[in-house]
Amino acid sequence: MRSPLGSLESSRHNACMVAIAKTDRRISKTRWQLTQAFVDLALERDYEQITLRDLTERAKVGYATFFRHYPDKESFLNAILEESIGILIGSIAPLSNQPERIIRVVFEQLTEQPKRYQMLLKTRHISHLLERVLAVGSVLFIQQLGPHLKPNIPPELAARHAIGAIINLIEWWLEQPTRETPERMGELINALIISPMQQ
Amino acid sequence: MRSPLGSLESSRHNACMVAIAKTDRRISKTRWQLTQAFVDLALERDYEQITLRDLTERAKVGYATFFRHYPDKESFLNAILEESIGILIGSIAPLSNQPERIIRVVFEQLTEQPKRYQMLLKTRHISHLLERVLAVGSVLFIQQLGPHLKPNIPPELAARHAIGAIINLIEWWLEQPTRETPERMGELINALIISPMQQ
DNA sequence: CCTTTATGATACAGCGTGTATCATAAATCA
DNA sequence: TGATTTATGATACACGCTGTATCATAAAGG
Repeated sequence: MRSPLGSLESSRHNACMVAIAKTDRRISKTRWQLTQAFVDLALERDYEQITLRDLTERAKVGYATFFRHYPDKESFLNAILEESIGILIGSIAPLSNQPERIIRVVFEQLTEQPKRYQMLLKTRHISHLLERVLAVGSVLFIQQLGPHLKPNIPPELAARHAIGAIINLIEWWLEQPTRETPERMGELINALIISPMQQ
Repeated sequence: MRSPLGSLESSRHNACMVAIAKTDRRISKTRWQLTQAFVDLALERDYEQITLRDLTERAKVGYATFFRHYPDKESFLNAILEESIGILIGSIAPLSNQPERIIRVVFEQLTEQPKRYQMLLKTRHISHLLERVLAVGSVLFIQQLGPHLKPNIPPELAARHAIGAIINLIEWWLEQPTRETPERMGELINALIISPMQQ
């Protein structure tokens, strides 16, 4: 009764908008409302300016209810990040042998929930997004491009530069009122970031 | 007596470690202590976890004294950013006709106060560092490189990519225990970022 | 329909913020 | 150096937010 589910599990839920079957519908609804409200608030003001009172009011949820799902604001943000990364990993996992398609699929995912990803990028230092994406992406990156890197570029630098620069371009892309197509972004990323480090 | 100097002026002070002659030495000392304490704290923990009580205690300054200099924590961070940007602008201004030397001089400046710049990079979303650097740098960038850009790359995208990617590399570089030389970083930035967008 | 469980509302302690005040110490200036 | 000005330290205070606890209620699942 205190907590609907252990807080350690909070990152495993709602992989899609519709909850996993076994989850109480009230839980899914509450978390969905909190998430949507947080995305909206995070795009309106800075992270520190969002109080949990604002959040729960906007989400039309009781104040105490928040703490039944997440221990604090930062854990909440982290749960959203982990969920989103899980979705991205799931969408690119089947493409590990077709690296040139990964970028396009990622941008297609971004298109489905642009505001959520804008929020994650805006709060990247609180959620430690870069570190998290590096942990997932640098292995993949070095596997695919390590053997083809120019010899005088250290692989860790290359991975950091590539992933950081791609995240920057994503942030820019999400801000544009009229966005380039995923295919075009793939070309730009290849021309500006990937090719220059290949020999 | 309430405030040593109007809060609007707080961004114009201590352009160097030694205060401008007319400034009361106590003011310089207090601000210097606060800044050093904040740099240390910001590298130890996340920005939100730094309370002004921590800060003033670490700085060995009375709690209320902080508010005589800055209205709040964010304004304080912003004053440090503006001061630092002022120093950087001052050091590269005489080189506007030698763009290839700008990168090297910037890295030499970073070397003088690495922890301060690490702090600014770690708190970039709170201080809006990227937007601030873009405001200063994109004009310079487009002046220098605009005419030589590949035709299919929008100049705003180019500026955003270049400056964002350079900031990423600076962040990486500052984290390294043994750092590449400024000259080498200039070469890397040219090879990885600048050249690929030139025609 | 009955049992289980998530929710809403409310009260509460603890803590950090920002302001106000006063005596003191240290600066400037003559 | 001495007189005046001014920044500081210490303290008290109201205010808002966090995180916890509790109880009645509503809504879910079986």
